[in-house]
Amino acid sequence: MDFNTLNKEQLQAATFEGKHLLVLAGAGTGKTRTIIARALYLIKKGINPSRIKILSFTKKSANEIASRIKIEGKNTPETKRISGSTFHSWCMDIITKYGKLFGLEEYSCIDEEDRLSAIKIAYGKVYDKNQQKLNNIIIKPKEILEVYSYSINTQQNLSTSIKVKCLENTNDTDYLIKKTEEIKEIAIPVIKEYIDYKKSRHYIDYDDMLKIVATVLKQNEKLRDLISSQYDHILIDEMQDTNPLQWMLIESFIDNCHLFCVGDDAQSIYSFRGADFKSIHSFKNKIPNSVIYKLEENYRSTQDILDLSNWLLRKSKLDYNKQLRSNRGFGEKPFIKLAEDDWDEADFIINDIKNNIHNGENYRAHMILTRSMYGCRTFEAACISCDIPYILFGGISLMKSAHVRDVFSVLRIIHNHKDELAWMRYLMLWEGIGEATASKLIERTLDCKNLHNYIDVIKQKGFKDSNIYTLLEKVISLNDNVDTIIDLIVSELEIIMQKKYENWDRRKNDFNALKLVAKRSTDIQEFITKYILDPIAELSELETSTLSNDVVTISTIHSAKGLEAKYCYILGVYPGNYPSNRAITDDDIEEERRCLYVALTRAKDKLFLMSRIQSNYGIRKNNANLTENQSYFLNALPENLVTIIDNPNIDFNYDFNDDDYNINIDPFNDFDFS
DNA sequence: AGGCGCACTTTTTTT
DNA sequence: AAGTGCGCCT
Repeated sequence: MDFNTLNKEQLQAATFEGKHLLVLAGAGTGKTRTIIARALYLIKKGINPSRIKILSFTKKSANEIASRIKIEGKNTPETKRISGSTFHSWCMDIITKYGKLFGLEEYSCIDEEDRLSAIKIAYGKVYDKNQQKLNNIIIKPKEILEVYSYSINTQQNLSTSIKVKCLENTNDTDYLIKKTEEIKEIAIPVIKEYIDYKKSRHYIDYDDMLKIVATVLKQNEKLRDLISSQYDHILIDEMQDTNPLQWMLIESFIDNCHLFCVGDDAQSIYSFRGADFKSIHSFKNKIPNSVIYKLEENYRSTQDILDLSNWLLRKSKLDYNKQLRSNRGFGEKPFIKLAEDDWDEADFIINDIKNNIHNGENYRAHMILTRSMYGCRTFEAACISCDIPYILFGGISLMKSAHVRDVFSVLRIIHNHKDELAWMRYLMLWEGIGEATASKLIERTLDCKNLHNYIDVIKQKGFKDSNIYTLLEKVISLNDNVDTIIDLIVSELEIIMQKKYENWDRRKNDFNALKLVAKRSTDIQEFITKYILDPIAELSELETSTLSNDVVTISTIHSAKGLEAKYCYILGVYPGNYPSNRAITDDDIEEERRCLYVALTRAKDKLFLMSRIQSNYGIRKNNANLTENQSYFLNALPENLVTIIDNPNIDFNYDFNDDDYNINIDPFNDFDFS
């Protein structure tokens, strides 16, 4: 990298010589570039690359930083040793290496879906079905999971989490206390049961990975020293998304390491995971010997796009103290397109894209942003029917789709025969086995020492379909590569999965991708752990290498952080989405504003906000206590900031009378065989 | 009792 | 795409 291409502020940050630094950097001001420059500067200075740790929140951005360091650093042996991790994968690395010190020797990582199943099992053990009805289900298993996870991530007690996550905004303190106690009474036994369940089955969930490492390091000075002395510099991207648990982890490193953090409070959109955008403001208090720099010049967007973005933040009650200025000057004003419905919206965008392609643009210059995955379904369908190539970020990953989990359950059983959740999934695949039968069967396997004992238990039960156990026996005896094993499992399960899934042919293709991925793992254990931790990045890496590169990007705003495109289209910009119907408190609403802000600032040249013609678009459930400014972010938008497109619709419903047309030909038989 | 198909609703965001 | 509720079948 040529350090002369950095601006003064970026260079000052990259070559910082003090102990700890926070770089407050607005959207498009070269955050990633600065981190990369910092890493290269440290290497140039002679710091051992393996003593530099780069942390981010998504593997996608962590990998991107690491790979750009390699490219910009001209692929020297030093830059190749730089690695990027997420907080979670870093903690897993530490646990893998020092498991004994953390009291963990054998364990299986479980993902979110498994965690929910485990909570449901715990719920079922504590309350039988009749009791559930009696209690009128004031908290569902999924909510218990949310509340429990929020407690861990924010380091707050259960009552506080319940108030934040389950109860509405009210000043009635008596009501709050009473309701909280009621919910707690239901939730506590379930959480206790879940913790016991995890312990006895050696399961670790996402939160445990962080919590175990963070608490042990905080509490044990010797271990803290051992691990923190392995690094000189820790570089953290997207600092505004750091939650209290992650702060606690970082704090164990501030004595022995230098922190270099980059973030933007206006782009904090992860409060549901416990991040507090205000925490970045107390950086100086929390981290002694720290300095804060600012990056303010935007290289990405035209001033027109930034004017709208700045206006959105200015309208907030909070003072973000943010005024982005472009070094590119003015271009085209952002467009607001008033569409009839989802299809009209999709039509408009696809026409615009086709038009750009016609004028020599690439598909890859276009990005579609959506608040929720579900909100882009119509657009995706339109892409398919119009032959627009696209890649979907933040969608259902390979690991999350049902048919892949089915095949995975076999691998998991082979790897760890005590993996009850995998057994449940596997057993319930077969005809005639439901939840009740599977649970009973698993109860009988309590004393089983090895996989063969398990198989014997199933044999004793005597199902009519012997494949239930012969499949497992076949897989055990096949001592081969992971991808060959997957092949066998797929062929053995094909008949049953074909019945279960309507679109089997399309789903079947996924296994080719899975096998490609599996080829890179040496054994089942590695394969499983790797993909529980990070299924998406591997798939998208695979997709970009296999498929053509020139595709339209469709992404949730949360997955779009750090991405940019020449043409950006934001789907469904109307109340219900912005702000989301689920946002209740003032803080929620503010986060929704930041979410839209992140979306606006992705665009380089042309920005389209897809709104609706009707004024009564999505009706808010909790409209009552919202101000006009909160209920719809584009209220009172100054006309001169945007161009409104409201093109006439073509009316296909012209009148006609059946009788006027006398059609006597059978079009199906109108074929010339001669 | 347990399994299963059918119609129905509901769907934030991520490691 | 997945969860829920309901009724029917074994």
